[in-house]
Amino acid sequence: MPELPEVETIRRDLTASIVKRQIAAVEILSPKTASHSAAFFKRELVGRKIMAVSRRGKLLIITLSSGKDEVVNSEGINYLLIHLKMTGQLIYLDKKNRVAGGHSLNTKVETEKLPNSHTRAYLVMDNGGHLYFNDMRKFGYLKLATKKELDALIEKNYGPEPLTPEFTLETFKKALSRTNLKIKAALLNQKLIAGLGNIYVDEVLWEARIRPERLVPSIRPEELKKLFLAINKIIALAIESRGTTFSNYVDSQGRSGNFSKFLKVYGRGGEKCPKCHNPLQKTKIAGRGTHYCPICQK
DNA sequence: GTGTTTGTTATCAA
DNA sequence: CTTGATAACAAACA
Repeated sequence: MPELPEVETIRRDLTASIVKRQIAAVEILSPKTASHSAAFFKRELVGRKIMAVSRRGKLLIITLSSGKDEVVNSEGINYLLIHLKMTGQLIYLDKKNRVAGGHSLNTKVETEKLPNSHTRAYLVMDNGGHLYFNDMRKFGYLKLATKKELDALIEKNYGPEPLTPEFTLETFKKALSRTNLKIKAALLNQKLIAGLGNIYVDEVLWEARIRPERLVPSIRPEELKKLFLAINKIIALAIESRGTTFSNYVDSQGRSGNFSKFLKVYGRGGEKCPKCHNPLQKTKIAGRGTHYCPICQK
């Protein structure tokens, strides 16, 4: 389940591996995964350069040059947007590792067998590197977009972005000020706060000692502050650890994230709370598996 | 065959 | 009109 820290890890790695490279070929293996036809993808992408890899929430944004030159034209398709949803993976193999099968890496993916049965599309770069988009459940997508479309999409769907200057205690409080949702549902809502998913919401609420079923208006200002600090702390720590692998996530080199061993509650229903040693509960809130400590969290 | 997993959106009710 | 609750999607696993 790639959330903000996992997508950020991939973004950073891809910045090193594909920025300033030219796209030599495009293959769309699963048409449903792509916003346009395979022919349109090839026509638009082949020959362009990757200018930047950025991110908004869980959305990966690849900025394209207008042609071979390092120019971003303001008209036409300027972006390749990639959303990994639940089981999406982006695996980059340079020419050497493709031939060697990636054996030198501590990899969870059998890179010598790429593309595999879950590969939905891939890009070939001018240096022989291949970027594979794998997605077992086919929820993820590749979308070509103009600047106008991207701006509208972000405006419509994404609230403040953690770890940026816009994410202050004030903007956090403001985002939550007009909702009566349960706090778990509110934190999962990308329009209120961008980037958190089921794992980090449970972790953040445990850290802030707040029960997931609490209604947002019932949360006191000092609790909101603890929650704000918990979001910043846990997201930063998870990025440092290159994300969490619970079932499916791997980084662009096919490796697991290291934050899994720091999870306090997610996936630990029935185990002891690390703080008070009473059993952790597992329930369903907002339609999602929810893990919390009934003693520590009020 | 049944239930469970989740990011996001569609659908419906209030 | 808005807000919120829930179903649906897809595919694999226990």
